[in-house]
Amino acid sequence: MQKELLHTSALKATKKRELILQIMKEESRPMTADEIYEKTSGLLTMNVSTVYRALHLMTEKGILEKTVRQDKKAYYTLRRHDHCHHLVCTECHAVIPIDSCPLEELAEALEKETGFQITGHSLQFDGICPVCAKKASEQKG
Amino acid sequence: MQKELLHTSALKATKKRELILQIMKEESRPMTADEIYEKTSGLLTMNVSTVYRALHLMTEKGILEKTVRQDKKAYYTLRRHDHCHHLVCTECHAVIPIDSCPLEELAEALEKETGFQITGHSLQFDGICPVCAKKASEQKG
DNA sequence: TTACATGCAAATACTTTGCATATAA
DNA sequence: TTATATGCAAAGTATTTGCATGTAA
Repeated sequence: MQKELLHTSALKATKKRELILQIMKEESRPMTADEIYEKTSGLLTMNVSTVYRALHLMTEKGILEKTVRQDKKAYYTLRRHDHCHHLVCTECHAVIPIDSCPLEELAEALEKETGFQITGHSLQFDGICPVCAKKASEQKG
Repeated sequence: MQKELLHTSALKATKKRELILQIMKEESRPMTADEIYEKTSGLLTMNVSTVYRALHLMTEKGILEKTVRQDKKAYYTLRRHDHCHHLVCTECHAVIPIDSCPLEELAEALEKETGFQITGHSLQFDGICPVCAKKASEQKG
């Protein structure tokens, strides 16, 4: 339950925060502050800054994971133990989760090699999904 | 020479563009528009928007490579055939290039699996470099 | 000469922040 | 009751753009 999740992190369990978490759980994909904000409309009235503040705090507490993509927007996901990366269509922005992550291994090697204490990594593949590729070829011919 | 590089890409070889390329060659590390702009001061007077426009055009022509990092800034590097990724200190922003890239292989597998036509990927490791780690522990006691 | 480059200021887009008010604990 | 959450408007930051002028080819 969302309420417990918030309390455990010493955050007050407000209806707005619970709704944000519920939306993120239902969508279960990386979302921007604005996407979440849009989804709240009709359910609860809240200001965008409330969404931003909630996301920031929850990220700080480790409830969420934040990643900045090449479009310069911050994407948030519920933090899971089995973290994964994404394949993103540059046309329609479709997102496909990638289960395999070959980077933990590389990270360890790098720590030994450089003396860095590695705290995280970001990875994203960009490409064109089959649907958009088809559309593009139809337009040409 | 920078002049040829620009001409080959059908860009006029202005002194400002040549200077930008020269700076990037000398620094040979990923730089933001603003960092480049700072480096030009004293050498040539130019507006920040000139830097932004030059970087944008040169990226479009394939002379540069652009990557958006977690700090939401765009970093540019001279494009090389042997592309590589970076390990970045979250404290002092030191950058260590990583030679190995395990992703081409994964990208191919993903193309087969998802039907995406993969056009690129971005990868960055974040961590704390030995120098900053030492400073931090000294401050504690 | 002429298409392209540049300066300048204003506009954008996403995000953060100060302050007064409201609410969970 | 009291620390924390929220709304609102204003500010911040990186970047883009329109238009008049300047310059490489």
